[in-house]
Amino acid sequence: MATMRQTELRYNPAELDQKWQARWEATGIYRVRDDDPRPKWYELTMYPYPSGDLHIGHWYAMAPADAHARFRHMQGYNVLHPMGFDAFGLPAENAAIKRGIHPYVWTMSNIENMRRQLRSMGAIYDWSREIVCCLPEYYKWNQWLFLKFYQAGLAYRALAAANWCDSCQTTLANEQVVNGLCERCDTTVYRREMEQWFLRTTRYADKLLQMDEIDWPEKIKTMQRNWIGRSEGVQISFDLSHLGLQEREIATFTTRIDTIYGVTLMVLAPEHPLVAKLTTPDRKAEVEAYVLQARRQTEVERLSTEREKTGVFLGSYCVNRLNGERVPLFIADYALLTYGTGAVMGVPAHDQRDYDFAKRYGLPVRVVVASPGWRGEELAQAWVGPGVMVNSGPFNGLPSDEAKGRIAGHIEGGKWGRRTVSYHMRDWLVSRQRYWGTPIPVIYCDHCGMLPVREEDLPVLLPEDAEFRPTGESPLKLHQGFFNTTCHQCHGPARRETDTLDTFFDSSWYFLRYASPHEDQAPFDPALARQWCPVDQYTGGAEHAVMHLLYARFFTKVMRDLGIVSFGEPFLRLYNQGTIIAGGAKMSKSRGNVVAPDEYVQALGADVVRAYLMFLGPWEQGGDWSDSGINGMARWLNRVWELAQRDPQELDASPVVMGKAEADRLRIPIGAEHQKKVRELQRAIHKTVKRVIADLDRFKFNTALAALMELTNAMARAWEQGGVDSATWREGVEKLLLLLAPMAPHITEELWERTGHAYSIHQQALPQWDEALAADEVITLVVQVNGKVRDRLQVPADISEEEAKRLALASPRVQSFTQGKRVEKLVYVPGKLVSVVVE
RNA sequence: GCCGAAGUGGCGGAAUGGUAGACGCGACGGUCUCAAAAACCGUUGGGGGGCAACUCCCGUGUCGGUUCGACUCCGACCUUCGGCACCA
Repeated sequence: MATMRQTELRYNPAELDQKWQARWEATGIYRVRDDDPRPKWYELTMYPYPSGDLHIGHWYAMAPADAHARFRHMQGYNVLHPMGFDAFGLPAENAAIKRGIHPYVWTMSNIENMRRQLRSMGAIYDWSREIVCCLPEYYKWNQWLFLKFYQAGLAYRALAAANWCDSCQTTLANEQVVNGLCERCDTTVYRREMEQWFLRTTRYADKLLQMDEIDWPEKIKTMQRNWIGRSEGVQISFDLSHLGLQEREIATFTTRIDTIYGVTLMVLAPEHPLVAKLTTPDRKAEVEAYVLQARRQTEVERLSTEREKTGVFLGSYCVNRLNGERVPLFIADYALLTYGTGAVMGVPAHDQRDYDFAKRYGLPVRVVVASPGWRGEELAQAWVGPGVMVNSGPFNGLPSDEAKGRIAGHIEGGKWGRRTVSYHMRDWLVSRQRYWGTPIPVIYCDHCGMLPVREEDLPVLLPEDAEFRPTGESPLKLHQGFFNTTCHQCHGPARRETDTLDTFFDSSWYFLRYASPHEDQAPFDPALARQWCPVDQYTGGAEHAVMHLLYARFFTKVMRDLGIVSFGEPFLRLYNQGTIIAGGAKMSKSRGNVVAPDEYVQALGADVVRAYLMFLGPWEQGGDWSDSGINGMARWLNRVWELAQRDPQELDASPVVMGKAEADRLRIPIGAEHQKKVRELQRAIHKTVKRVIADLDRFKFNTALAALMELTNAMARAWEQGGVDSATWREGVEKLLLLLAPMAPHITEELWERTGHAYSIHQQALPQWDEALAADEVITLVVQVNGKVRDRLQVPADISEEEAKRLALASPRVQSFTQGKRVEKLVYVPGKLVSVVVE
């Protein structure tokens, strides 16, 4: 940045920023009042993790969100646009391990710094509502909510193969595993059998699929739908009674019950609990080797779709009750224990995976759904489409879609299974083996067993001193003062749960806390939550589609069912901004293209940085920062500065306007020239008001700013050409400032004052536009001949169709193309064009 | 592999069936200056014709289609970016 040639501003931006930020704070104009009679508008942007430095990405997310909130404010809403910090999490603890700073100290000093940086943005945040979720006043309510979930049977502890990140030394939720790698550090994730805490998100799968109430980008809704992955099918059991085991059958789930007569193998997940019992002695060694090898595989290896289908025969069989056939039992790692029942009925003819597996192990491929052209030949690949039933006993001849229902009914009648639904989504694993999070409020008593902490004993405080060395277990386990406790039931010795909660737990309900951030009897004041919530407009990055955004919806639905809130969706509208990059590439320290906003704010002022970020391009598509580009914004605000402060009296002295005054005095018709000029400027002003309001409403900051630039260009031209009067000019300046105020709050406040208006511009209503004044009196009528533009005619806006067609055909330029040709068709679009079609 | 979004001047982008390139950056020319910076004014998609006012042709990833008219709608393909990915 130091090397850039930079615009020299006519004003001192740093001074201006400081002056107004202090004034706003002193006069409390952004203090949000609960008793304000205006309609409420809750506009929230995702709160940041306190990394310690507010980078340009934060500015890109927050400055436009602030402008939009300010816009709603000027539209007459009582706006809540709060800010806080997502303050629990690993970086703080890692800093503690690396540099010996306590996570609390590290986090709070980062927050201190970021608060200062955030203030420099000049946003309307009401800092008295700030929330910091690593403070006991906040996390106490995490614990309280956890207990509610527990009592409702929605939080449970279970032994499960959890996702383990060796670098983070903790378990992860499924959503935090991306392609088998840890979402945070890209370390390979392993499966590890552990006792873990889960929230029953699956119980809410169907409710989470209902998205009619929410106005969200289709993309995010689709991602959530895919993540939940609902599929309807049939759970059907195969008979094992001939084996003389305690288990008399084995269940499997299928969405293709129409292919049941084509089952020629059964595949179990290697971890399936029946594997040992179903393995015959002669197959034992091979089976055990395969299970061991499968367990050793990482998620990445196991997820690779290119891999050959491998498996091992268990030596035993189950029986397909529909046709009494013996079906060989296999284990194969393409069967997942966590989906359906952990067992797959293999239909090689109609499932490509089963086909590959059958080919490899020489198993029969039996067609039961005939594709349209099938003549009984062998299949080169699985046929997965619909068709006519064959080789399927009583169902032969039916279309497969119809057979599905019939067969399902038949199975239910025989009590061999039932129609059911499976989901891709799993329960949310919320326990983490780390220190810097909310302690899970549970104790283990030798005598009484596992007990939730009593509500009156909350919060379970994080001990201030702890050994942060990562061991794979929570550092809290090593802290005797924390670990050892007393059972509130039998008063005997007990141990505390030492795992802490996933930080997504915090962000799943934080939006409710802003309604009453200092409430100490409940997570939030119910009346205030009802008043402010749900969030009317949420903004943030799309990367949280299946984590934060799904969890927050889950929480809200649970809280509604528990009677804690009265609505079922946390965020009514969602808007995802894109990502800001620099020089066409993602910003990163290694590339050396990281933009530090503070330097630009210092040199050019917050307004230039804010407005430039909004001007770069459509917010949802992200933008490419350029050092020279920002100068354009500085140059323009500089022009606004100068333009707004011109003395409009000078205009009245111009000859054209003088002529008007003279004409008035002499009571003769006023100067047509003057009238025309005034009308022109008026039209520009009113068109701009209309455009900018429409654009800001839809987050189109780039075109809103472009429209304002056009207005300043028109005003500068009008001034130069003369002929407009001071009143029209003043109207232009006033409306320009009001429309610009949400985006550039400091300079507009200063100019508002300097142009003789009362404090504060941010408490004014948005300007109105007059449709009649915005309307064109003369339009450009485009004339096309055979689709090509051949002439442009200036005509009155209210021209009749006949007149327009007559003028079009009379145009010499048009005639040079229609000469001697027959006009076949004339198309007229009012206010736009005449299209002439000739042979 | 499947799903979704996008592809427009030197660059960021505008226009969602009707004047393609608004607005801005950059570049070039000029004014001011001893000079430079800043500022201001002008030009700026490509090609052809004309001394000139001007005028014609081509042009929105590629190829087709619908239409009087397509950046915009439809079909196929290419590229880029996101998301999902053995889910039975």
